[in-house]
Amino acid sequence: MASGLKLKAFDLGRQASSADVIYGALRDAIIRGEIEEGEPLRQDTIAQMFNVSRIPVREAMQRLEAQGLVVSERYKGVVVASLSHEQITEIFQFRALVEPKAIAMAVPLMSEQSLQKAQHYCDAFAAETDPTRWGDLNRDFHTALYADCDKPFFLSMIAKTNDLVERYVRLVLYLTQGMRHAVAEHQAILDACKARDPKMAAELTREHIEKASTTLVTYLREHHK
Amino acid sequence: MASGLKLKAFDLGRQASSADVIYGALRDAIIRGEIEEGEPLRQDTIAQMFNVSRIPVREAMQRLEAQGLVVSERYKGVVVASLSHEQITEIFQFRALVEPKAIAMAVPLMSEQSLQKAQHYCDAFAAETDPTRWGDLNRDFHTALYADCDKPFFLSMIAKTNDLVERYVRLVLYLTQGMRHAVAEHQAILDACKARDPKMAAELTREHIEKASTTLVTYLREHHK
DNA sequence: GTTTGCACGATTGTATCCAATCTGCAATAT
DNA sequence: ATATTGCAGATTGGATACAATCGTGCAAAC
Repeated sequence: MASGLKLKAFDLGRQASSADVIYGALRDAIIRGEIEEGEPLRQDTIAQMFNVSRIPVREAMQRLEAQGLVVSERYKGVVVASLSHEQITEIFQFRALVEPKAIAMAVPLMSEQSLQKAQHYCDAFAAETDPTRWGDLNRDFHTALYADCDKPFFLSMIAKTNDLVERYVRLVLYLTQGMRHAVAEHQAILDACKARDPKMAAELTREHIEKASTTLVTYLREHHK
Repeated sequence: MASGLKLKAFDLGRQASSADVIYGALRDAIIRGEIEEGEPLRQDTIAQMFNVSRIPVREAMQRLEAQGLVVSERYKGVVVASLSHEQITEIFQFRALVEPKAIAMAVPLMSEQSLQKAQHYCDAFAAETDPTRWGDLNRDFHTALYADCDKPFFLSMIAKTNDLVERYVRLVLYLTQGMRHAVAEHQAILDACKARDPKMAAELTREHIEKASTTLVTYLREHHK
């Protein structure tokens, strides 16, 4: 059985349910800032958009709420979560603890291929003129640096934590020239990885995150957001 | 309006839905190890237990899956997640990073009341003869130590991370005498807090978590679990 | 003019029903 | 006898229908 059969098989039964698809779409829209914070997500509206009933929509929303991307109130509905400056600061503080650890673990394991991929994203980020792409490339870069750490749980926690603040990061990348500084910092982090220096990579990552936090909160405060 | 009104008001509209109640009940049962790992959670069975339809049950399960407490496969159902030794080790590694940070932040802010509460849980843990209560008291103790850090996000991450491994911690507290060591370590951590020594508290917490991890994985390995 | 009560539409929460899929066992073929 | 095939029951995914609640506007009462 399953003898010399050569065909591109994959785990069927891992098909996405409607709830999966809707969850992914809503999550991405929230992360990208395409939905305003505080904006309500009406079950019926979304159900009609995807041409389904409200059941899978509600299931998707339960997941979004568990991730902290939306908050819901009974009989009122769910709205996109909005974070206070304190909450944003705290989440960045968390990132500044976890991500340096991840990159330090990754450095000894990073393949040449991963380093090249990271360099590619770094260059693409620096060269990109479309501001709406900066967020994606920024995230791609960081993800590439952590990917080889061989710690799935760390990676998933980092991803979920980043999801929570990504909309704000994008906002500031878009609205300030803070992106210019990011490029140099990215290259410095990557150079430390290439030099196989975990401590340096971790320290630079921590500083990068803390600087981003300061820039972000300062900006939000000045513009009363 | 809302003048000198003195009455104990609370956010109504935060009433629990059926899905909320079922989520909480299932989560607790999983955490406490009352449901075997790998055991399927049948929608109909649970719905009948709570005398509701399957809809709120499914919503509760979506949340459990988002937290990583169960895994689901389409058209097959959800089963209680079971963690490999590698996964357990990694989660403890994560705890050993985050919880020392939390306690270090908490120490300068800890009230006398919190210290007393922690001492109370510590003593109760040491004196408890009913093994099924050890898990609760262990958790209560640690929660009390972190509570004053004034970082809600850290606390929620710590809670969720602990949820994932709690069933294993309880198992080992129950099946080994590792609990004896825990008591002394708990008192040492608490003493460092009383001495207002954040670094010491953090270091002892890290060692405590790493020791627990070793004990746990060694036990699981020896017993082929 | 301000407040109170109520009716109505909008929205969410849940039950019921049907369709899609899985699982195990019996029937069949080799 | 063994392997394959074809149901029948069990289980999940999703649509529809109904109940509970919220919010708003308007009219009546003070």
